[in-house]
Amino acid sequence: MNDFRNVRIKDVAELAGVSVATVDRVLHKRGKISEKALAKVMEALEKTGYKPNLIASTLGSNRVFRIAAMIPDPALDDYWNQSGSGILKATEEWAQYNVRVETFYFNLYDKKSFQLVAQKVLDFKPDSVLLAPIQYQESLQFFTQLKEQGIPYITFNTNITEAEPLSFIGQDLYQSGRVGAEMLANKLGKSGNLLVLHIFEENQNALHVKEKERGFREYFANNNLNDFSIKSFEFTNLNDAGFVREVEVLLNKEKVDGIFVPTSKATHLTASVLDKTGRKEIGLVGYDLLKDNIYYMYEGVINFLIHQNPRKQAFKGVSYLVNYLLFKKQPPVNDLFPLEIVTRENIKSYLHSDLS
Amino acid sequence: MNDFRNVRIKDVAELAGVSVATVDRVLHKRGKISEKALAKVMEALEKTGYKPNLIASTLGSNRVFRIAAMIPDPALDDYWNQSGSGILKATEEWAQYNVRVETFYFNLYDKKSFQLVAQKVLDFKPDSVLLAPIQYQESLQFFTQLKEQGIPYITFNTNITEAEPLSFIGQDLYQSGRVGAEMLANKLGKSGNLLVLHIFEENQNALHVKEKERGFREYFANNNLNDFSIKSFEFTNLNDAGFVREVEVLLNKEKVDGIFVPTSKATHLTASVLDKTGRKEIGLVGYDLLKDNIYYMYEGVINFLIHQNPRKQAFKGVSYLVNYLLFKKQPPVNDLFPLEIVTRENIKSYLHSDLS
DNA sequence: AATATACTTGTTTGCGCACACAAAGATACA
DNA sequence: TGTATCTTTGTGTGCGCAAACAAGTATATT
Repeated sequence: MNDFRNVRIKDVAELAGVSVATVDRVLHKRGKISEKALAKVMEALEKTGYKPNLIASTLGSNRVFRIAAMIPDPALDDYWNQSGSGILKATEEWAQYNVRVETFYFNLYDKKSFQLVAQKVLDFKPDSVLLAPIQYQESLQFFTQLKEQGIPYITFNTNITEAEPLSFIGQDLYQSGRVGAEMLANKLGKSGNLLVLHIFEENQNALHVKEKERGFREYFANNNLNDFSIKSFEFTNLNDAGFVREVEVLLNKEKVDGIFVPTSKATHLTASVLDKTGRKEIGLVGYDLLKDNIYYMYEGVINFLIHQNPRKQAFKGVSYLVNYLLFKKQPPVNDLFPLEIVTRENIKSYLHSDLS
Repeated sequence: MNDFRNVRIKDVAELAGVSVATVDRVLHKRGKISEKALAKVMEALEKTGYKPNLIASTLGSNRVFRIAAMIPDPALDDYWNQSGSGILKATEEWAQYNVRVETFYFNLYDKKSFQLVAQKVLDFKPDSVLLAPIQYQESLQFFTQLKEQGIPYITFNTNITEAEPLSFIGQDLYQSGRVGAEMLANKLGKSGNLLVLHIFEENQNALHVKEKERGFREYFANNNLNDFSIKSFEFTNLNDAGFVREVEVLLNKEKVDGIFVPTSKATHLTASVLDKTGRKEIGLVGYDLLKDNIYYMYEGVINFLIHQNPRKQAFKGVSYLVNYLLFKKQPPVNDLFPLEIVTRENIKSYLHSDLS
């Protein structure tokens, strides 16, 4: 095709023998068009390989887009703090394009809070929504409302298939459990006593964690590593201190060679116990580059961290929405991140490198 | 937040009591301006906090930017094929912004070829250049010419500090060697006989590889893992078949528990030997997700791959240049990628996930 | 004082698109 | 046959800026 100049709407219009407005109508599916004109335009579009000039497009439609991002309160968990920072980064990145992002926080453990904030989001009248749907039922209800109002939304972190979002951004939980298993098996050799530890939560996180554990267990089963024993402990309704206490008690009773902790917070809580009791020989695999986890990795208490990259998840969520709103670019239905293995030797390279 | 409309040049001009052209002259330091007008405009700029609208700016200037990308011939090595694919992706991505990327290939092993192609690049009169500076001396010479002509350039893959590029994109080689060591140590426990294998090349790659090896060795030294023996074998002037033969001979002579192969091509060549001779018990750590490497990883011959992400390196290189040219956005001086550890359990997640 | 010359400032067009607005064509109905 | 109504198509303006072009104002020269 013509390498020198990009095809413009005007060129397409001329080739099709219609006016630019008609082409515009076809492109944006607005207004009514005769069969004949439609056919001609479609053919011309095809022939020329027309690609809209996004620069001109955003300039021309002098519109401001509003995006609402809804995540758990970062103050309660460093994990969500990272998500928040990803949203912020994206906000700055897209400010040029007349995109305004408003972030709404809900209490991770409080369904009422979720509903309250969801209402606030609706009142904000966003053009689209980014959401970490931690609360299952409440989220579904919210999605219904969004659908009714024709507001597109993207979910991340927690997958709710019935949600039918524009896109889901996250990880393959099952497979991430397998990776955790692989790391421990690799370290321990042919046999060992393994523990899976976490705090039960009354929300979608429960399923989240279950999937990881399933992957973890199946790895050993599939590879005929029958000399490993795996015990799971799920503590219910515990605060951080309580969890730490229980783990301490547990480690005194059980003979343990390796521990898999499928949540980021429980990872450093568990690490603190191993550190305090000087049990560095126990292999520990956990999740995410939280400040405390990084510390314990440098200390040699945590052996492997699986990086879920919450910052990037949120960043991409916003970016996908912007691209969808501005450029009509369809995001992938599922964007499953690589299962990044972080160790003492490569952790710095992860901390330095930014998003992207 | 700022609900008001953004400040335009026109607004600044009105406030300063001059025409838009005068403001434009101040902003771009072009043409001559009276002291008085300058002062007024500066004050108005200050007061309004004017920020140029880059979207409108690029549209208005309607300039076509030309980027030259210079990499080794992809036909000779699958690694560079991936770089090429990254460039292609970026080319498509930025086509609508009036950016034209022309890719130039040189022969990895031929200095004359490099110089020839470098001249071609200069003749192309690019606005900026992306380059993998494999040939040390020749590259420096080329950079001097680029500097003389005021053409900004970004390097990737191979770092030449004296090059003083706008940005370097790649990995921390030393640290990547350490990661390789960590993986092997983790697998083998407290002792073992280790090999480092590669083909000597008469270019900057030689240093490249040396850095990795240095990291590899220092890991064991720093961690007092003195029961590991490490032997290096660097084959000179060998083709692929020759390398395979040498490795075969070597493995018959030596008692080997683990092998570190610091280049992507030598990785699958070595793997082919282990596969053929049924030596799967030997731990193998290599580089990159080349087709052959992926195969041998699934086969269980390769245990760990360190992902250098050549595709993403090239993609980002072009993207940085575009942002610099179009939006005056300064790229980071060093963009060192995470040292990604790929195993049988997470390799799929890397293959699925695209750039980003 | 008239004209040339440098210096400074202002006006206008177009980039490619979105969208409001206007016009033309088709159909129905009296 | 004329008018109302609906359907389809076309024209024009503005988004914010870059840059070509035009014009104005001092200063020097004859």
